[in-house]
Amino acid sequence: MQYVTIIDIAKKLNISKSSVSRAFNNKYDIKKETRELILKTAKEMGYFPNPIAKKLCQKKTFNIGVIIPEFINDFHAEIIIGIQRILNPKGYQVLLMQSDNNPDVELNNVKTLIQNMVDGLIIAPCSDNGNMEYYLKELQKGCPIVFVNRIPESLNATKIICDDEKLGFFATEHLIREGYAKIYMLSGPTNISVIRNRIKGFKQAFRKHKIPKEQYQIIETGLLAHEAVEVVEDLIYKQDLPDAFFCSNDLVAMAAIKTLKKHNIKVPQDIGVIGFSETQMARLYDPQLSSVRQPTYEMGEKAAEQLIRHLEDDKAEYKTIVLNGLLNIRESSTRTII
Amino acid sequence: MQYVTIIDIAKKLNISKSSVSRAFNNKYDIKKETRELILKTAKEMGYFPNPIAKKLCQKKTFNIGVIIPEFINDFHAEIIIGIQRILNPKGYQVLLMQSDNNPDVELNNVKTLIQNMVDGLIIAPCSDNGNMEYYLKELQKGCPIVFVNRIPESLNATKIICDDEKLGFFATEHLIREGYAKIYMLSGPTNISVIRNRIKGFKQAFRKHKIPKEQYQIIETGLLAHEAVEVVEDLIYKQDLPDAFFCSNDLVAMAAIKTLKKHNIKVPQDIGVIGFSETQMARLYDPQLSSVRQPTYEMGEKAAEQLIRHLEDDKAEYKTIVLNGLLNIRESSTRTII
DNA sequence: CTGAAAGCGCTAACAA
DNA sequence: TTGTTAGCGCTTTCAG
Repeated sequence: MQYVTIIDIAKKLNISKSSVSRAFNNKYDIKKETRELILKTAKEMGYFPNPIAKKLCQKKTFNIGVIIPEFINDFHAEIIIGIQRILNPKGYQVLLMQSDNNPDVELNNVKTLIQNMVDGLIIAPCSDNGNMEYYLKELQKGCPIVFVNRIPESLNATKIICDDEKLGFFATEHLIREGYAKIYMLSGPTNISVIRNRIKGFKQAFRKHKIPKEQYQIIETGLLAHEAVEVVEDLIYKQDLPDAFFCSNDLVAMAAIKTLKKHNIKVPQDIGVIGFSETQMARLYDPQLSSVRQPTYEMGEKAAEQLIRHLEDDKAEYKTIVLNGLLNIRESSTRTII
Repeated sequence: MQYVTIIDIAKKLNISKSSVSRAFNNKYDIKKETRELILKTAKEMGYFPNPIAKKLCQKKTFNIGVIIPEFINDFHAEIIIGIQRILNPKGYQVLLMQSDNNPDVELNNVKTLIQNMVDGLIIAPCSDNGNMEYYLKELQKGCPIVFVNRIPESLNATKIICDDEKLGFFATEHLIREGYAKIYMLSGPTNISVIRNRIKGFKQAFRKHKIPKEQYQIIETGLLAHEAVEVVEDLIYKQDLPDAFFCSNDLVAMAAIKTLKKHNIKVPQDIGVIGFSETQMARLYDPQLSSVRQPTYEMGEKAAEQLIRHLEDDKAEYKTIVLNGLLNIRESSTRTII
C-alpha cells in the first residue's frame, strides 16, 4: 500500500513541507489562502497524515490500553463500550486485552501495552493481587492509570467503583422484608474487593434488622454456573436449605433456581433468589430474575474521562468515583404480588 | 516517560547503533559475544525497542484491525478470543472496533483502521450492505482482508463461514422427527446471509419430508427479545400458533418460551422451541433450551490464520472455509424422553 | 507568514 | 563482522 506524504503535496504546490504540516496543525501561523489551497490539494491527492510518523516525533501515541478480566460477559463488554464512547471522539484508539481472570496474564498484558507505548491505561483487575505494587510503580513513573471495579480499598490511585456495599445491603434487606428469614449468600471469591463489599452490606442488613448470626451464612462459591449447582445440590442433600439465596451473578442465580426446581422446590414461594450484574436474560427467565443493575456504560465513561484528566495534567489529583447501581425486583424474590 | 534508545546503548558500549539493532534482529551477521554483551547491557539499562520507530521504517505496524457488529454477545466475543489466540503469539496486536450493527459505522471503522495503518483486517460485517464494494477496492489495492460469518455468497475474497444451511436443515428435521408438524421460523433479518442460508436449510427439510408449504412459515423478526415477544403475542391473538418455533438465537427462543408460558402453553409438550448460537444460559433455562453451537473460537482462529497467509504472500489465493456447527438437543424441543 | 534543517528511534543498504 | 549513512513521514525551532 502506497501512501501520499506531505512531501508529495509540497512538491506539487512548490512549497515547503513545513507549510503543509502547518496547514494540518492549526496552531502555527499560516496564511489562510495557502492553508486552504494545501488542504484542498491534499484531499484531491488522497492524503491523510501518517499516524506512525506523528507518534514518533510527538512522543504521543493516542493509544490507550484497556485490560479486563474477561469479556464473555455483558458487564465488561458494556464498560468497554462506555470507554470507547469517550475516547474515540477524542482521537484515542483503544487497545484491548483480556487477562482471562489470571493475575499473571494481567501483568503481562500491562507490560505489553506499556512497551507498545500507550499514553495511558485503564485496568479492570481480575482480583486483589500482587500486581498492584507494580502498577503503582508505573503510576509513579508517570504512566497515567485509572482502575475500575475490582480494586483493593487501600489502593491510592484514581478509581471507578460501584456502591457494592449499599447494593448488597439493599438486596438483602429486600429479601428480609419479603419474609425470607434465613438467607445464604453465594458470594463469589472473597479475594475480589467488590465481593467483600457486598458481604459487608449483607451483614449490615442483618445487624439492622437484629437478626441473629445463625440466620445467615456466606458460601464462597466461584462465579460459574456449575459451581453453584454443586453447592445447592449439597445443601439439599444436607437438608440445610435457607429461605433465600443472594447470588454473585445472574448465571449463579439461574443455576441455583434450576437446581431447586429440579428438586421440586418452588421459587419464589419456597425459596427466594436474587442475582447480580443483571443480564439480558434476567427478565426472560422463569421466574423473572431479580437482580442488581450496575451502571456499566457509565463506569466506562467515567474511567475514560478520568484518564483524560490525568493525561492532560500530570499533577491531577487522584479521585475515587463511586457510582450507584439499581436493584431490579422481579418475580424470583417476591412472595407478595407486585 | 523517558525511554532508553539504541543510541544510549551504543554510546555506553562504544559501538555503532547498527550493531545494537542487529543484536536485536538475529537476521544480520553479528559476533556472538558482542550480541550477548549488547543484550546484557540493554537489559541492565532497561531498554526495549520502540515499536513506533520500528513501524515507521519497516512500513509494517503489526496491528490487525478487527471489526464486529456488536459484542454484547458471546458469539463475537468468542470469535475475538480465537483471533487473539493466533495473532498475539505472532506479535500482532489486535485493534478492535464494533459497528453497532450499523453499516455506516462499520465503513467508518474500516476507514479509521486503514488510516491507522493496520497490516490487515478481519471484518465481521453486520449484514450484506453497500460497503462490500469499498472493501473489495481496498482488497485490490493490497490491503489483506478476511471476512467472517455474515457475508454475501457472491463475495470473491477469503472468508470464514459456518454451515448454516445444514444447521438449519438439521434443526428443522429434528423438530419434524419429534412430531412437530407445523413449524414457524423466527428467522431474523434476511439481509444477513447466514439467515438466508438457514432459511434454505429450513425449506429443504420440508421438501425432503414432503411436507406441504402450508405447514411452515418464515417470520422475519429482528434479533432482539422484545421483537420475539411481540410476534408470539400476535400469533396467540390470531390463534395461529405452530407446533414449533425455530428461532434465530437463544434470546429470541427464550423470549418466545417466556411468552408461551405466560399463556399457559407448555414447552415442549404443546410447542417445541429451538434456539441458535448457543449461550451459557441455554442449559440453565427451564426447559433446557435446544440450540445450535457454532465453532466460534475456531472461526476466529481460522480467520487469523488465513489473514496471516495473505500477509505473508500477496499472491495467496482466496479461500472459503466452512466450519461445522453442532445441534445440541435438550428439553425444549423433545417430546420423547431423552 | 514561510523555508531550511534538525531530529524522533529505528532499519537496511553499502562500505570497509 | 562492524560502521557509516540515508532514509521512514512528520513536527518544530530558528532564520529570514
